[in-house]
Amino acid sequence: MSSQYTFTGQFTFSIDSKNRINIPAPIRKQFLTKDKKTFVVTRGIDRCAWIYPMSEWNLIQKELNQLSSLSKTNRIFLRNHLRHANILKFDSQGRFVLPQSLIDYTSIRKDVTIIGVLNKIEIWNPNLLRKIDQSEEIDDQSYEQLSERVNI
Amino acid sequence: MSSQYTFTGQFTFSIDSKNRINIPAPIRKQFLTKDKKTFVVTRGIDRCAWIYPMSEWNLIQKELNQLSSLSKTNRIFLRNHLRHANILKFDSQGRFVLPQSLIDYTSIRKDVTIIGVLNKIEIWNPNLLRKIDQSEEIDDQSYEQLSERVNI
DNA sequence: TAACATATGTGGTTAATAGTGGGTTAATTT
DNA sequence: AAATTAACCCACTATTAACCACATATGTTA
Repeated sequence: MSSQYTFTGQFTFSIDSKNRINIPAPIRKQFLTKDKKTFVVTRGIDRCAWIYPMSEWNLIQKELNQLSSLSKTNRIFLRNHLRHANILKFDSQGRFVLPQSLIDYTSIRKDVTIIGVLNKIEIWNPNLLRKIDQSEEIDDQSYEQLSERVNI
Repeated sequence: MSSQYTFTGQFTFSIDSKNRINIPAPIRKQFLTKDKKTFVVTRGIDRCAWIYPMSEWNLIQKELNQLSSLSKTNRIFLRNHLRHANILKFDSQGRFVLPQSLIDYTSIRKDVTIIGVLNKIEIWNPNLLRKIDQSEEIDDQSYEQLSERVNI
């Protein structure tokens, strides 16, 4: 079963003294009622945090369930992805508190950039995102490979 | 029949003078009423202790029953996992006492890190977990292999 | 275009919960 | 019987989550 979400857009907000971050209204509005404002934040690759609406996360969990912990690679992978995953809800104002471990990981300080990436939302330190944007370009060969899988 | 539990998150607490360890509230809340606060602690692979809610343990036992003791690996595996398995309950404050044999095995002293890993909970000496985290990285090839099974 | 209404981002306060410590009695074990 | 262990209870404190409040921005209507 495929994703029901298609988040887009970029927003920059501030994180307050209680580590609360506001979910941009356009993104918040997309949350399906069945997810009841519940979502999962976890470590992303590239020093950002990933947010999945609960129903999306459930799909991922199903796949993770197939991996046996007797395999070493699986064990490490499962541990490191699951232990940083926090199930959260956003409050009546549409905010959530970012766990300290993820603040450290993303080195978020005062400002936060939130971007929609299809079925997930990414939370960034604005400076880091800018840096990555400049340094990491996709070479032609990789684009060729992508072209075989994605018809854009 | 597949798992009914999906534990996540990481928590660091202290173990008290009576060897009691607090189960983090988010994890505790997930315990189904049918399990009545009952669970099994046993040796994990990698110098940690594994906790399974009782109903999960029953599922595992069924699988273990499939393993013939004619195989040496099976024999050792079964022995080590079963003889260190203790059936426990947590008290009215949500704590349990970690058996001495597992304290020794995990070399837990003052602090404990508890992490949720899908159908089980892992109990760690924080320093050991940190060490593993740094030393055992997943190489690119393994990630590629995983990517074919898990769409994250 | 001005006035009004609604929505959105941000800040602080209070009330509930969670983690921790210890004590008392009951049950085992030695 | 003494000693150790387990179950149960009570209590303190720090953290967290629910609640209220407000200003700016956005949109709508007269």
